[in-house]
Formats: sequence, C-alpha cells, structure tokens
Amino acid sequence: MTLDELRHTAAHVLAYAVQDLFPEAKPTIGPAIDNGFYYDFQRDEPFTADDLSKLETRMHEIVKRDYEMTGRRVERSEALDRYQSNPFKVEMAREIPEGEPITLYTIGEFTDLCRGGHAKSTGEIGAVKLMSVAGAYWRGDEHKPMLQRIYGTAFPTQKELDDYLAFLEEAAKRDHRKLGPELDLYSVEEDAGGGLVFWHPKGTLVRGIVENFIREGLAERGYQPVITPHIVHEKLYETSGHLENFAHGMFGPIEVEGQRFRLKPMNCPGHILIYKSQSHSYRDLPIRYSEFGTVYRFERSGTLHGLTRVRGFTQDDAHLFCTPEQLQGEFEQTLDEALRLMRAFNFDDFEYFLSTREHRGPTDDIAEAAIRNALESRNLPYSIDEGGGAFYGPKLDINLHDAIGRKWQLGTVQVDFILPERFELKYRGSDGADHRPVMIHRALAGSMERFFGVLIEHFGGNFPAWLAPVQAVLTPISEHQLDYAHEAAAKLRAAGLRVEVDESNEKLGYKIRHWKTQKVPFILVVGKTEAADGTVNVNERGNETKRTVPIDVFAAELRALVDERR
RNA sequence: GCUGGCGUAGCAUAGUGGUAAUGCAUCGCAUUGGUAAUGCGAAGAUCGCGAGUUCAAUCCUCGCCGCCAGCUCCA
Repeated sequence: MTLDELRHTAAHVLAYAVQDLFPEAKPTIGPAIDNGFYYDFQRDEPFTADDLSKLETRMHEIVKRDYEMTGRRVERSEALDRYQSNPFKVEMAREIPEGEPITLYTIGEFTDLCRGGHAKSTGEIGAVKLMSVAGAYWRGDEHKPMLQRIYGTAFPTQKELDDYLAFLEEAAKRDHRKLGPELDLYSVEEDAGGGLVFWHPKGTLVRGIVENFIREGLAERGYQPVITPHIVHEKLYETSGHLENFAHGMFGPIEVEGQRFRLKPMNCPGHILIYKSQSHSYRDLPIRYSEFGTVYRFERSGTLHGLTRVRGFTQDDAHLFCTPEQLQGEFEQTLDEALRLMRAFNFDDFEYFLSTREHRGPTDDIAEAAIRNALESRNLPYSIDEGGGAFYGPKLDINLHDAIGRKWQLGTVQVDFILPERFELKYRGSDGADHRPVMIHRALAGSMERFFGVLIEHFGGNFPAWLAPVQAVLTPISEHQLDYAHEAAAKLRAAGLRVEVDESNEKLGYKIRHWKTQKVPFILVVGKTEAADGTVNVNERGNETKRTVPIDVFAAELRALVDERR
C-alpha cells in the first residue's frame, strides 16, 4: 500500500462519515494530494469547524472498525441508477470511456464510484486528521457550481502525523507575514490597498544589499542598467500584445487630455524602445539591458498573499537582444547566473520546468531546443509544463526548496521570437542585410518582494550576518558603560558594520531577550571588565558559548564574516 | 472574482443591546544590574468604513474595504 492509497482510503472514510452525519450532502470526488487528501461535497449548509471535529471523531470510529475495502465491477446502468440523485456522480459515470471498467468500492455501509487504489481495510489508516474546509469549483471551473472541500491528512502512524503537524507549526513560525512586521521589515497598509508593499527602513536596507549583490553579478556579465517610465501610452501594450492577452491583469487606463496611459505591467516594451531608438550592428550584440523595474498588475483580490503575490513589485529584470547564433550560449550563461545567485543565498535544491506555449508557432521548436540544450549541457533534470509558457515564447522556470523543504517559484528565463517581430526589431548583419534579433527575458530573483518573502521564510528571520539589518548590538550592563559602548560601536561602524547601542534603562536579561527576538546575529555585552579591558563579551545567535574578545579583533572577525559571503 | 471564516489601542487577546478589559510594546519615576521579561505609575480605542433597525449599536441587518483558508488566475 502506498501513502497515496492510504490517503485515498481516508477520503472514502471521510465520505462515509459525511454520509452518516450529513446524509443530504452529495459526495463528488476525493483524491489523495501532496500532503493529504480532500473530498468535495455539494451541500447548501456550510460545514463548520464544529462539524469537522464531529466528522473526525466519526472517522476514527470507522478506522477502528477496520472495514474491508471491497470493489466490484458494474454495468454503467447500475452506476447511473445508483446515483440518480447525484448529478456529479452521474456526470462522472457517463464520462468513463466505453470499454473501461466501472467500479464501486465499499467500506461498511458506504459505497463510492471509484477507479480504485486503496488500502485493504480502513484499519490500515494509522492516523487521520481533518484540516480545513474551503470552497472549490466543480471540475476546477469557476463557471461551474461551487462545492465544499474538506481537507484532511493521513499517515500510517500517529508519529508521522505528529511530525507533519510539527512541520506546519515550524512553517507558521517562519511565515513572512508574521515575521516581516515583527522585525519591522515591511508592512501592507489597509489605507493604501491590498498587495501594495511599504518597505520599512530595515527591509529597505536588506533589499538594498540584495540589489547590490545582483548588480555586481550583472556588471560582471556586461549588462547595462537602464531605467524606464512607470507609465506610458497604452498603445505600447497594444503593439506588444500584453493588452489583448492580459488586459484583465492590468490597471485600467488613465486618461488625460485625450491621451490614454497605462501603468506598466512589464518592463520588456520599455527595453525594446531603448533598443529601437538607434540602429544596431551584429557587432553590438548581444545587448543586455537590466533594470530593477517596478511593475503593477491587478491581481484578483482573493489571490493576494503577503509579499509573494502583490499588485506592485520590482523585478530584477533584464532583456537580452542577440543573434539566433548567440541564443544558445546566452541562455546557458543566464542559467548559470541564476544558479549562482540562488546559491549565494544558501539555496541548493532546485527543480527545473520547461513551460511550453499553449498556441505553438514556427519558432517554438528552436526556442524550446535552446532551453533543453542549456539544461542538458548543465546536466540538469527537468519536467515539462505543457502550455505554461508566456504568450510570446516558452520559458524555463526555476523552483527551489527552502530550508524546511517547501517549494517556491522564483527565477524565470524566457526565449522570445515574437516581440522582436511585433516591434520590428532588427540589426545589420555581416552580409549587409537586416536581420531579426532574438530576445531573452529573464528575472532571476523574480521580484524583490517575492524573493525577500522567501528569504525571510528560508532563514526564519535569522538573516546571515551579511544580510542582517542590524549586525551587532552593544549592550551595556549599566549606564556606566554607555560611553564605552558608544566608542566600541564607533569602531565597528568604522569597519563598515551595522551596529546599534542599547541605551535602554533595563536589566541585562531584558535587553538580551529583546535583541534575541529581533534576531540580531551578535549581541555584545559590555560591563565593568570589558570596559576596562577594551573587550566585548560576544553572545552569538545560535551559539551558547560566550567568549570575550578585544573590540578590534571582533570588528575584524565580523568584517571577514560579512565579506566572505559577498 | 468565488465559497467559508474573521476584523476590539502599535501587537496579542477578553468582553457586552446602555461607548470597553488584560498582557506586551510606549512614556514617566525609582532602580545601576553579568546573558531570554526589576518594580511602581501614566497615557493610549470615534470596537475596519458607511447605512439601516432600536430610546440606545462595538454587539443585530445590509453594503463596502481589508485579512485568513482554499478555488480560479498568474505576461
């Protein structure tokens, strides 16, 4: 029995419990998913938290009774007959192709139309728990009726369930929506609107460090920074095709004196206009324009989420204009850049997706080949996301796993033969004729907002010293050491370090606690002896061993630690 | 956008058809201390916004805004 089979069986048990307690609810489908299972029901009354706990109790009983799971093959007519009052099951029974078996599975008094894949009996479910209830559309189509989906999870043993719940707790502790405001990094203000991020001084500081790190990488690779306007004539997005493909995702037009403007949802047309502003020779290529470009997209209200799904954000964007011959090499190097960037932030577990275009064109084979070849040349395994590409070309998406194994989608590198065509871009070839360049769109961190959110969760707010907004705090034991604390702080600042002095009139324990909750990497305690000796007592985050070192030595150590990461 | 839940000082929570309580944070005073909370005191809230019902609404009803769990979407 696989974990999926166990969980699928748990879904049957849930439906059994629902049949017992809420006979009017119509069961639809109930598959196993990554972290558990769900079952969708049609019922007019909502399921309450109280209902869930009753259902869970009932499920435990069903598991305990250890019902055998028995299946039998039936004629379509029998299935249709059985589900006369359940249009969802009827629809499913009708859609099973001729020749394929139609099967019913039974545990105790509950029988479900199901293709199979179960535990032998309900007793094999060692531990089961209902998690939440939420709406879900029938067949995932927002034009179809909405059902009530009950989520649950199941494991072979209670220990595994407990571990999973502990994991969820750990994830909640790292939630950037909680840590961000707690560490005074950013906020989202109701007065300004959802999905619009206010970067506080400390968050802005960290973002600046990240941006500078990215800038250094770009400079090394010959990118040229550019800056483009946030608002331009709407016509530009008609030409690019964004308006016809994504009008619903753009903020509406702004009309002034008969001219229609749009907030930019994308930086590419801007970079294209810079390219077009002069003529180019094949000798100039590749041209690489980079920009921390702030864009605005009208994401639907229900989709907004902390820093990871917002309405205004800044991409670490760049567009490469190259000859078809250069495409392969440029793509490979861009992929290398992406991995170098991620590794610098302690990410080392990646997944790669080749997302193809839904409506394929004649250039897609070439574009996809560039992506495949790049991945294969680096020996990187990848999956295909059919139809997941941009409207102008296929793309490579890089997903990463954070410190506790969660997946995040960040970087993307895309090949584009379409926009050069739409904007009639050209360069003069060695043959004296005009040729069409190929574009590579790439955002490696993705957006500064999203990347920052992921960093917070990855580190659990414990930024490594090179990223920490405050790297060390001088903590005097009494106010008699204040002057010395300021002197020591000045030495650290002179070494380019970010340091604060705790001037509060509190006892040492209170100060330590305060700075620990602020997740400062180094708390430097100075009392009588330290002030007399010119030392600090180092309380390092994550290290219970304290040590006393001369202030100059500590400054050099911390400086080296910070430099090592850059 | 859809379904369900939620919205009370900066934060976390309590509570009620008769304008609100506690803890932390803040400020003041005392205290001058050795590694995760010193004591006392003060101040701080048109109970998300707007309308309705009512003698009276933070509480009941409706609309809007925002948040949460999902669904759908994601150039």
